[in-house]
Amino acid sequence: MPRSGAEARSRLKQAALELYRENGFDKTTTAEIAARAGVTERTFFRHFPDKREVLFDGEADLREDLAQSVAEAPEGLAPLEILLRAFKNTGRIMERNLPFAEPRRDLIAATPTLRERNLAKAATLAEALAEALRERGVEDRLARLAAQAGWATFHHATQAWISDPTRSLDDYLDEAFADLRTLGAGVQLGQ
Amino acid sequence: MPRSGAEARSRLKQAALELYRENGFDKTTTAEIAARAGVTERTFFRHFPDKREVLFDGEADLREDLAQSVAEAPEGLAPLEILLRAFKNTGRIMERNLPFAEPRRDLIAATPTLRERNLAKAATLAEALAEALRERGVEDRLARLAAQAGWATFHHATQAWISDPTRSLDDYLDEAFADLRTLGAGVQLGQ
DNA sequence: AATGTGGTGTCAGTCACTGGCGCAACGGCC
DNA sequence: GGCCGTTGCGCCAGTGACTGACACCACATT
Repeated sequence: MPRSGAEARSRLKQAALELYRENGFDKTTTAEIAARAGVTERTFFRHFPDKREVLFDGEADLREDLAQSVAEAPEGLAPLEILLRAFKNTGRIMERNLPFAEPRRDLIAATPTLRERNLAKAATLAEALAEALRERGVEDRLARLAAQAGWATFHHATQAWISDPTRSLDDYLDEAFADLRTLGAGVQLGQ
Repeated sequence: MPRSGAEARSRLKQAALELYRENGFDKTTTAEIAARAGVTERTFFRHFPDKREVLFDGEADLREDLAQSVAEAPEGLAPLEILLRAFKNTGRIMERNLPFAEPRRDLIAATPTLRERNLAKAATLAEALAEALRERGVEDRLARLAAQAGWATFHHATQAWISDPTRSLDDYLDEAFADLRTLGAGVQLGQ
């Protein structure tokens, strides 16, 4: 039916999200998704390695985008400032598929197995950020810590933004990172 | 065959770990595990909700133990000091099953799906720690940050200890937390 | 026209996991 | 002693995620 393959892939994503929302993730079969997309179940698995991955399709692109942003940041910035810049840059990508983001977020929050996958993606993403920081000369453990804390903060900001997109994502990012900095002071014990 | 149920459960854990090591996680079936343990496949699933969970059996106990340790810590300590104390306390539990820990660690590192589950466990554990800190009056986001950083540090220490158990776990913990404190200074940008 | 390539349909198969039923071993309780 | 509720288990039948192999068709290259 479709010629390019990209069309089928896109229809599969659409159909999957719809069905997951209508009936829940566990109660929708891959056969149903394929049927709604007008292809065979086998074709579904040619495009996505498993049932969950449909919801995490952009992740690899996002990761590369962020890593490149970190690499291209100007000299002399502190690690967290570098990350904040990178997040603001690639935030534009997210703004394009906001309508996709909200149901996706709720779905992940409601489905344990999707939360697991989400955590895994977050981990590889943080690892990529840490690697990018390391290549700029940031010391290993500092890079890891900054990447983890930075990603967690980014995640927090995007979640808030998805819930109330009237304010800009950049606003949420600035706010969240400001919080992170003041928290950084408190972490220094022993006080 | 067994009367108590606890025996079968224990044999299942043993058999699973052995087979996972011998043939890899993906290439061992639940039927094989059950057979080696002298029970039916069905019984395997009566004891464990899925194939992965066999390797994470102690986690709930560990979580409750840690939460209680946090709750019982003396007044006037900084969050990370509370956590360090808690980790040292429940570290005794780990010292009991060191021989179980090393193959388990390698297996998880080598198997993506087990890494996912491991991350999920870490997340719920960190969440439990954060909740325990909150109940002591620690502010919400500080509690979350401390719990995440603290758990990551604990994890790091245990991994190192498993690799070289000649030094005590407490030593590794002291060292790792000292690093975390000095890093805490660096996180405070913007320098 | 011949040839190659990428996306797909079809079919058969494995394996994780679930529900339901019946049985047998225990532990109280009279 | 006999009665009975509970618990752990075997057995069977079924669903659904995922895989490998093969054939087909549309399209581009030459």
